[in-house]
Amino acid sequence: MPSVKKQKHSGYKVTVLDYSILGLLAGNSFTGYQIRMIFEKTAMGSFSGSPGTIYPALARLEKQGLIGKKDVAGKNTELFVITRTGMSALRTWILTSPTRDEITKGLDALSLKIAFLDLADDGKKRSRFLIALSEALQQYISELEAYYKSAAANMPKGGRLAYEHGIESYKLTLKWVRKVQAAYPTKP
Amino acid sequence: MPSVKKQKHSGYKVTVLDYSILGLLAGNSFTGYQIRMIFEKTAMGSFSGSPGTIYPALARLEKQGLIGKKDVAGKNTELFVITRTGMSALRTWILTSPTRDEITKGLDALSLKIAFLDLADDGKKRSRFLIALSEALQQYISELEAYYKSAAANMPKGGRLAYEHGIESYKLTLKWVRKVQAAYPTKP
DNA sequence: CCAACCATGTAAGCTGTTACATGATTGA
DNA sequence: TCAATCATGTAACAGCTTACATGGTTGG
Repeated sequence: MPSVKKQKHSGYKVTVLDYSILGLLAGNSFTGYQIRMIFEKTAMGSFSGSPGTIYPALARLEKQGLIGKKDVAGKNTELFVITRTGMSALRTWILTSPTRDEITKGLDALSLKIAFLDLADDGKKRSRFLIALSEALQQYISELEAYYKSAAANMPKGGRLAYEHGIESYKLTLKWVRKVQAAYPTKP
Repeated sequence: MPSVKKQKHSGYKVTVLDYSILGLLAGNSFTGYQIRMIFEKTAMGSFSGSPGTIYPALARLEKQGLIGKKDVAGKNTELFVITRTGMSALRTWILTSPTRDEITKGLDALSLKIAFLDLADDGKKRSRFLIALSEALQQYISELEAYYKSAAANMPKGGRLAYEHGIESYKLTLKWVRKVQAAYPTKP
């Protein structure tokens, strides 16, 4: 097992929710309320969109300099805008090789990265990321299958069915990643 | 939208992690350490298996009377065993109609319910649960498709691909639930 | 005998959630 | 004018994670 980076509280950690917000702001400027409504009405990343979720996240992002506020003439509301730092942090995150956790604990983070993939315009890094992703998926599927083979006999019927479905889901995701690869070819 | 039960802290809430542990103990008795290892080595429900996760959960469950401790002769370890109350709480949970959250925010809880489905031996309730589940999935898929139709035009390519994959995943799950239904027929 | 594993726990921290507030603006 | 919606926040809380501790047991 490779050593995992362990750090207690090195200042700040940008969460998946934070990156979701950054990704939204990468395409447009929004008020906090508008962002809330997007999360509430469209099941974005499965976060709640309640004020207690969104506003603290916005405050976190602003403190880190990843987003800023902009007054809008006439209106007395403020728009949140992504900063250059924020944009580059987002791009870096999108193209960072998937972690073990991103593969094993739900694929939300990965879906999000791909949803925002157009923001990362470096074709080379992009295809490197996609290759790493499909390899990681393949490997994990092998692990799941190996375990299933060894343990299925002692599982109840429901357990087997659930496990099989887990494997099938990952296979579907792998097929999808290959489709994404085809949709973002490296320029020759 | 139907009203959602809102309660702040009515004593205790049994979490998905708690039910995972209950489900394990429904089939066997384990020491805390053994349970930890199961979570660590088999990605059960994607929880961590570290002591800080498992032991507090075991303490919670014991305080609620859902599990108990049993000395084992000779050895100086203690085994955790599920109580009658715990067993019935688990059965009730397994057969409770899926909530909106269980459908929208990851399908982990639902997979778990099906993994433990054999413990709920009431065939009638079981098929009622599975019917409710497939209907809820169908409905959610329709919602996703309707939204996609209206919003796809304004999405970047990656966004479309990610959203499509979300829908496909739910469709796969629905197909799976139908398979489960076939595997647990109501006795005529 | 010493390392590896078995075994159990606690402390601190962060994130996200719910619920509670408060006010401005708009439209019917 | 009065309700709905826009808009922003805070307080309390639960649950999971990481990291820190501490010992007993077993095998090479």
